[in-house]
Amino acid sequence: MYPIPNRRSPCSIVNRHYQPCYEVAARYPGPQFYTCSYCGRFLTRTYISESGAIHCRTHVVFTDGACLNNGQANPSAGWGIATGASTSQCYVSPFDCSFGQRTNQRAELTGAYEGMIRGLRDMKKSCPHYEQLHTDNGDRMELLLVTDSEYVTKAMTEWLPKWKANDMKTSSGQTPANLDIISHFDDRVEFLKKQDVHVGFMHVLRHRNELADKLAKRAAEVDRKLMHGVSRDNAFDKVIASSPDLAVSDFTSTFERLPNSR
Amino acid sequence: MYPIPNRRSPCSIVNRHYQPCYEVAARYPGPQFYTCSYCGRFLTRTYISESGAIHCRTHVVFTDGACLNNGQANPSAGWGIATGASTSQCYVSPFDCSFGQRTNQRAELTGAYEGMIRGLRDMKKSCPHYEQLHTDNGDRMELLLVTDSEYVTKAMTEWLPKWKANDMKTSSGQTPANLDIISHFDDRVEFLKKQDVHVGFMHVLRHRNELADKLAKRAAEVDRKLMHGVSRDNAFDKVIASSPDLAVSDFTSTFERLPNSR
RNA sequence: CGACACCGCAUUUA
DNA sequence: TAAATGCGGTGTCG
Repeated sequence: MYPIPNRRSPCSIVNRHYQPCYEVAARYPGPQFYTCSYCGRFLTRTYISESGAIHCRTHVVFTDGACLNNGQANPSAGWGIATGASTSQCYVSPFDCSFGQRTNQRAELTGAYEGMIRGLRDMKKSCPHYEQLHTDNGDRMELLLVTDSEYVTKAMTEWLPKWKANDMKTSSGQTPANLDIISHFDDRVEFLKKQDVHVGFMHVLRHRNELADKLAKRAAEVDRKLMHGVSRDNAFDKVIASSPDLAVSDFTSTFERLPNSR
Repeated sequence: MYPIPNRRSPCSIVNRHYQPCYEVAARYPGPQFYTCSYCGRFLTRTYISESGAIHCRTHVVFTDGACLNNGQANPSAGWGIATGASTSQCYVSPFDCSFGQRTNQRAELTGAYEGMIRGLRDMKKSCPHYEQLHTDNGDRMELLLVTDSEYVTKAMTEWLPKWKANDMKTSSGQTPANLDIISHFDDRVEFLKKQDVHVGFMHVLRHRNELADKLAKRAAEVDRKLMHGVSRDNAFDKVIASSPDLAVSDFTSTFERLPNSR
């Protein structure tokens, strides 16, 4: 499918997929998620150097979307992401109406997109342990977006290339849904790649994504309150009270300039 | 397409199609399905007599087939039919391997066929209301097979006559699929017609065939269990538990003598 | 190309 | 229990 890296390959994201180092995978089966004990950021064990030391370079962001009353009347939606273990590394946001229709899929896509934007911002902060960035391979940066949505992962890695080669039609001849978000997302990933920032996607089952799941649900509840006319401050009250240093993303400003959003 | 009956025609099945009485159709738009409040059998409002009374004579059987993993490895299939509203008027059966390849189309065809066989049996029972058969036109009997499979309906009414006139080839020159079932089915319909038992076909969309749909799905699940080596009693357990008086047809014995079955 | 089925997967909910 | 959001496929015919 995608090239098998060298045993000590310093790269773990290849063609938008996470490709663990051969030696690390042999020692630690399963997803190679790792929490930096100094800064709390989520990382992967990327490779093992000659000395035997584990080098962590790929940053991980857990992302999720939620949509209360999905498919019914009066849906409300939001997303939650976690770049690290502390609440200041968690972000929640309800949807803005400018995103158009609220559905679970649009919430999931937006969650992953915002995970990329804010994850990139966080990974540029230095860690007190290393007193440098967690990247130890020059300017190259790697960001792994974890989601429990197969839809997001496959859309961004498998389906969109096929749709492009098929006159932007799905296998059943329909125009793919949510192309506004997906295309914008795709453009951004390509743009970052040119700057040596490599974004990958990984699908996990829901119970492996608990933190982001809870954050997203809170965000959707805030959205519901806002739609019921509750003032913004009051709507966010419970979220802030339960996690005082939670980074509440007021609205997803990054996305407000999304063209053709509807 | 097919002849328009007299306004008070006592016949509603013409040339394998259901042809509602003009006056009934004017009064009750849509499919003329009707549940006898005494025996629970499904009927159609066939015609309105001089006195204004609605006469119900055509018996209706809802039929469906299901095939889990259709077109994939390890398919399992079954059919479900309903001649009336009570569970004792519902039948389910998993497929026997003697039916050859398990596909959705073979399941649909077999469901319709078995609907004819068992529907005919049930319609010969008297109704406590009429204290006679629901047929009030001498020996003539009418049985309408309802299916959500356009394939079944068209094969039995449109396509087979064309294939016969075309050296048993489809319009693309191929030999039609599932001819073993279709020909046997056709023979049976013709045979019954000579005994003044008229069988018709009606296509409805899937959501109008919910009962048979669920029965067929259960049957396919039983088939899956049997193929996984579950004992027959255990395989049927859940089906029987949820509907104690459900008429479980062990295997479709009517069909076992089907020639060239494969 | 169209139509009707039959599914499979993951998620979001009520 | 049951429904919606979305994708992928096969079975079949015209």
